[in-house]
Amino acid sequence: MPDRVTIADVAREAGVSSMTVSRVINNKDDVSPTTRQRVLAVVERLGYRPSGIARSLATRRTRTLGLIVPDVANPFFSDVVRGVEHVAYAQGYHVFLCNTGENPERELAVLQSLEEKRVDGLVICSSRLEEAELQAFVERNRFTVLVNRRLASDRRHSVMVDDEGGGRLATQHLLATGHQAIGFLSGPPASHSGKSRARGYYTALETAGIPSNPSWRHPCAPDVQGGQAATRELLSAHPELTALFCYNDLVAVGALQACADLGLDVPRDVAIVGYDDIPLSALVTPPLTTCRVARDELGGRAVQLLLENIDGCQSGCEPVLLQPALIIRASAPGRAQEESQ
Amino acid sequence: MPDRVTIADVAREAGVSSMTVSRVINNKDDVSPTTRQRVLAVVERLGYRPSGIARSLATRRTRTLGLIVPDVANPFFSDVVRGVEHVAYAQGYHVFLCNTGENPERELAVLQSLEEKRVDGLVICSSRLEEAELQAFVERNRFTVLVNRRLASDRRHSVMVDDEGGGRLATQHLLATGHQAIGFLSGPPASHSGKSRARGYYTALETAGIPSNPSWRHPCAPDVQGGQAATRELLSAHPELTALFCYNDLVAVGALQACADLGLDVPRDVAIVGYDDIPLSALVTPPLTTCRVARDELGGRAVQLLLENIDGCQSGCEPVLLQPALIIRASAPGRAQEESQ
DNA sequence: CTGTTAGCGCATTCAC
DNA sequence: GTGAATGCGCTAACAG
Repeated sequence: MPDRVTIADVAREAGVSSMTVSRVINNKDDVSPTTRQRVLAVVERLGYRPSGIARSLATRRTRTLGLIVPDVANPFFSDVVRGVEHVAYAQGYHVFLCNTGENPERELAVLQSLEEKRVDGLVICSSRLEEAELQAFVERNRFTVLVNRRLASDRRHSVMVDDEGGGRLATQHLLATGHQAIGFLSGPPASHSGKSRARGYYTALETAGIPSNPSWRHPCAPDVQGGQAATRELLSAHPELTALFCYNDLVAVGALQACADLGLDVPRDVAIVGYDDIPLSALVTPPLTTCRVARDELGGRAVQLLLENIDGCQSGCEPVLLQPALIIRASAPGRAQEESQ
Repeated sequence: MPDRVTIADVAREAGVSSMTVSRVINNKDDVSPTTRQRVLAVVERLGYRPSGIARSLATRRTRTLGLIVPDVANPFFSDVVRGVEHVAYAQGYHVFLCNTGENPERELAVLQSLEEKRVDGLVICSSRLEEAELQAFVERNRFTVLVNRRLASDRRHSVMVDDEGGGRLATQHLLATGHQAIGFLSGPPASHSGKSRARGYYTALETAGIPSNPSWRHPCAPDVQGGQAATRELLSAHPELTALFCYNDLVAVGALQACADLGLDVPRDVAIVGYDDIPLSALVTPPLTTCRVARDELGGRAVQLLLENIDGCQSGCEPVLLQPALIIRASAPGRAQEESQ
């Protein structure tokens, strides 16, 4: 492969200094139109592509962001990733995508490697790191935005879903449609969003004057199998339950399957509410009632906040709290649908 | 933010030259154990992180790959992305993720920007570029691997699914279970994999001695709505059809819904076969018979091939052709299941 | 085993 | 408007 053409090659061919070429490719306005045209022609003819590496070394900016997610193949995060990439690209940034597989050690390793890549900023989704570790990192590198996680010391750099509100919304819907014994499949014990949703769940019960039973809450892996297993256990231990609020839609699908296995009709015997509104939830039978989270927006807003921070944070720079919306489908119908059955 | 600590800082503190520090952090073996320990201690104390940018400029390698997909949020590609990231990371590479939204202009722009990032190699999935454009790029930059696309001039740099084989497999299954009038929802007209599957479909019909009817093939958008709309049109125009082979699982789900709308039972009135075996396909009602494609592996193999190319391509460097596997579920049951109904 | 010299390809800061 | 000198932080190729 022949050596890449450099700014010096272009300069020589165009009969100018490399400084002038630099001005042209950076769209500085203090270059005469004729010179500019001449340089541009040579750039075109030689197929010159400025080296982002050399530029970054000189300017100390890479126009590169890091994005850390537990798993891109999880439909929740793949949407977040899309939102991040979209906004970043529109602003001229590229993004390094890193999976952690929910593994804190890997997350730490990734953080370090991204530091070496000299990314201008970082979006970390659902970090599994300890508060102290995360805090230490954020302090060393101010340009970090957390998605679905916040630091006690600093909430300015977070983009969150109001999971407590979502938990309340879901639970209130079940209460309003006549349920009293409502189970909660709460997801991974370490999950911060799971804890928030639990708060919403308990708050709703309390407000309604329903005594909450701690053993109605059951943790589970955040996937279909997890939901299926947990539902089987929870329902056999607590046959009094008439409704389940699930950590996410995959768990809810698992619950659906477990109910089918147990010969229970959804929603007649057990009503089910999911969380996230991934595409799947409208397509299973029955379609899932769920809390819709704007995942693209979550990613997009995270990048916006990040870039505001990077660019000086004059205005805005406010933390973001997105509200989930209740989407009512057949797995936990509203009053009207219920009557029409 | 204080200035980052550089190799010179470490060298000064450790009382050695920066060359020695360089050797230590690169694990060269010609450094005395004592010196190494001393340097390492300083590195640790100062929290030194070598600049990948400066390294890249000096070594002309970035240990960075570009990955271009139409859409990360598409479950097919999100799995491919995971496979790519996993293998790349294991080999010490980072990956820039870029979405094109199926837009060729954007794809071209992304290609250029990735060139400026000086990525060591590129994985391009389902490129929508013209043969000539793609070829020109590949020639300029040898380190490119195509997923699900190949160049007439050069098949060595492709990782493909045997879509013709998959189309044959699916169609043969339907033929073997008694269907003769089999429709084909063929996806986007421009799709290369759609064309390959069509070849398999026609081959299977021909081999079975069934006259194929060109109007049984109907293009569609590669998503649920596309499948739904196309099914409605195709089945109303051709009520003689007793089976549908679908471009992918999302299209098949759309077909499922259209059948439900039309009051047709699946599989009794119409049997349906999808493609890809995304997680969704096992969860809809009825579960989909489909051709499973190992998507993680597709991504992983692409990176392997790419790195083999980069590292000199002594051995191996063979093109890859992955075989899909027929997964039989209720939407198009096999003989045994059919009888037991 | 360790240090010196040079340069990777650009942009910044000054001159002119 | 344009150019020359200098440095970004690191490693390659030598020399010792």
